[in-house]
Amino acid sequence: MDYQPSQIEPKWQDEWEKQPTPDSTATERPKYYDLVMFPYPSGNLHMGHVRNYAIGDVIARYKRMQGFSVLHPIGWDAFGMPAENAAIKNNTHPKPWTEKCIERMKIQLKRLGISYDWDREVNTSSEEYYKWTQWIFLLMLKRGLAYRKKAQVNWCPKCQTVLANEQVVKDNQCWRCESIVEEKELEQWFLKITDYADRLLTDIEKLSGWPEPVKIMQRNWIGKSVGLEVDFTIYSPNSQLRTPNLKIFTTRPDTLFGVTYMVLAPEHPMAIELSKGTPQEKEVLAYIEKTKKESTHDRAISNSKEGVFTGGYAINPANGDKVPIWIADYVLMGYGTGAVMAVPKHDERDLAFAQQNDLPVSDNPLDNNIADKLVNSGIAKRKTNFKLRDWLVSRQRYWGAPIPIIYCEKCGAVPVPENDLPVKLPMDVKFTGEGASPLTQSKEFMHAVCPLCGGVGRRETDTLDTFNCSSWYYLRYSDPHNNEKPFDQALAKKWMPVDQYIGGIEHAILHLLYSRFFTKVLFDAGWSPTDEPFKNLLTQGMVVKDGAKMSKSKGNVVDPDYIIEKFGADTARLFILFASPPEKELEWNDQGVEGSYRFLNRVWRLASQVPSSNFPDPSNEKYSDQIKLKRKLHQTIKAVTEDIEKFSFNTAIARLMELTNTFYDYLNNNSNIGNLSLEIGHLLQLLSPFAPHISEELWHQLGNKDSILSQPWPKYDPKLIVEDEMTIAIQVNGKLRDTLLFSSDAKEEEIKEKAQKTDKTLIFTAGKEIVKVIYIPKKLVNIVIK
RNA sequence: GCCCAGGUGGCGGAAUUGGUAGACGCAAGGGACUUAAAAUUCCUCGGUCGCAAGGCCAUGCCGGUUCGAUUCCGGCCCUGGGCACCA
Repeated sequence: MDYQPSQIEPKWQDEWEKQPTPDSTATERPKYYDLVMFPYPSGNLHMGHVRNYAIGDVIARYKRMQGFSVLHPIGWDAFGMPAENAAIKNNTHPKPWTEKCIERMKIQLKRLGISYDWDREVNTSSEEYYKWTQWIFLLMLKRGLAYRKKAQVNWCPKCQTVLANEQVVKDNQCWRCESIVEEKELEQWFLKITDYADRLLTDIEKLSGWPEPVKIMQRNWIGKSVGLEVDFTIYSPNSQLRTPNLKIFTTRPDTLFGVTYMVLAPEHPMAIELSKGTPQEKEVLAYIEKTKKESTHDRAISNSKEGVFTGGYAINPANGDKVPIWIADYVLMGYGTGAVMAVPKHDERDLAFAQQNDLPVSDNPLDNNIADKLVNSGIAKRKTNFKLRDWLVSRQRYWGAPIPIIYCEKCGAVPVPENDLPVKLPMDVKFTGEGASPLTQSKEFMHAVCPLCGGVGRRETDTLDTFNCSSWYYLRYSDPHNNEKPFDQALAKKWMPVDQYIGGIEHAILHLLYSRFFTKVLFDAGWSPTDEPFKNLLTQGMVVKDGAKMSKSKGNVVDPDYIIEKFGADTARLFILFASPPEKELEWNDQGVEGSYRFLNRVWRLASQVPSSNFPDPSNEKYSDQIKLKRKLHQTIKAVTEDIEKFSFNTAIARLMELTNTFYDYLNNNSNIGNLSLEIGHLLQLLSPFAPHISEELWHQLGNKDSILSQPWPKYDPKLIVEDEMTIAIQVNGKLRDTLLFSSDAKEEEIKEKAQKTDKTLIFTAGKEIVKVIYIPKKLVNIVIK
């Protein structure tokens, strides 16, 4: 019978569904929480998903065979813009659209043979789920971590909503639609992630199982600077200043003696005051007007060192020097105090500014004691600043969890009582794409009673950023159907933290930082058993074709369904795991897919054609071949196990190919081959995490009754992997000149001696003095000559 | 500009703590089988010189350490990613 994936794959998928693995319900085994980033239900699985889930499934299946009780769940990050846009486009509602997409993708996932625990499936857009997303928001509010403020915010004109700082990606673009982000002043809800800045930073140290680049990115994003806030006394012609002092922040108080001028951000409240009544007043006002028209982003990238003198001066508390105060747009109002002391000698930007505006550069030496002096005399205080900003979570969109707040004329912003959760999304809404958020159309939704005074209230019409939903889903998986609380603490304690998290690098900051924040808040509130959610993190690389990320617009998309139909899920999975190490970019190659298919065919023929005659007599001349085959098998068990442990799936598969080749060599060279079903069974076990269907099928063809999934992971016999011969490289002055074969127990003296006497080495050593002979056990001899 | 990651055959990629560079696969070329093709199978496959044995060169470039460097150190070049005047 030929290898026909289209026959055997559905068969085993049905079979596995009928007999679910003991998995997450098996309490007597050690736990292992294997998590892949849940997908947005766009309706179509793409190769990036396949890669993500194939990796997750290898780990799940491997860990199960190793005896772990594995939690391997899946769900849907189902709120968000695309569903709403589709609703507008098709004149429908996001809910049915999303449900349809989920159904489609579920079928695709099952076709891939990924072993999920479907009983734990979650959907963030379901009322049962978003009830708790809202509950967590109220918890934040209770703990003083949610607040409303008017601020300059990022506005995406296409998505018609505000964005968090983390969602504005390179070149000032919206993370989702790539539109250029605008600035708007709006009153919005924020989560006080800055309260956790220090812990989010220091706890990065605990994340020994995270890739270094992700940790560095998070560190930089949090951006901690330790320094001093120093008061400079102001000397100005304007006698009616509201404060006599100018506060600046510096990380380099030791350079205080080198200060030659000061700079304020144009938005600094002192800027206009200082120039009042001076000849510079007009110029200052003009400059402020000019910078108002520029966006923060343009200011940041312009690198311009333009500025104007305010007419005011400051007295340097370190040495009494009187230095001019300027304004310039390279100083940002949003960081520190919006004012800086300028030390051209020690700061590139200050130097560039000084040169452009003819300001002096001072040679005064550094002073390491000045900080202490100023702090002790009350002129300065120690200060730590962060780049991290609070998380703006309001979204002016329909398809998200409504922010559970009611506005009352008398009582202000009042939280919806817990018993009234969830605040449900209304269904009497039309999706036209016109006007404000669709939620404002629903009378039923808008109308609310103030929970405090019973008066007429108005509901908050913004919804929560969908990153709120995905910031705690891994906790929900531990207890996905609980209607009394977000999850049971004991169950969370059983499963958390996630032992292995797998997903794309694009979430290095966004989702991974928000999730860490949520976990810490829930930990502080006594809910989460851990203060870090993900013990180990694997960031998988992108799937590209012809050097570009697969996308419809580029026309280089390969449809997983097509590959599954043509070659089977096993081939798709195997190729994706074999073509590249998981953290690297993967170049799609149609011919490479065929290569993986060929390999599975070779395994198929090997296992389905193996005769089961008796073992040959030990005296048989080919007995040594059998020893070699066994040795190769055990070496492969060892190597594949070690490779999977370090996620080197590509080399693990290479080892399986080598083993298969060794089987064929053996078959070709021996007429009396003996019974190999045990050995081939081991090969199938090793292959099963990567290509589960074919392994299961052939396993049964070999006469096994139980599922291959229930088999323990093969163990190697240390005695069997030992080679009886070794090839020793012979070098002269580090250059390879010859190789010699020795029995494994050959003594160093014998090896060194023989190495010096081979025909080839003699050619190179003739007439030269041998200085020394170096022997590296089991590897090489290097003869050093002069 | 700063911070990461990475540069190995025609391609994807392998190489324990420094120890035979190129595992495994793809592509390519040649042979077998076949009426033919597909499938399968066998051989060759970094460059260069050589009839051959073999030599020389080769892991982005230039140096260094070492008996020995893809691996360690210093300096450059290039590619990808992140941050973007954070005082």
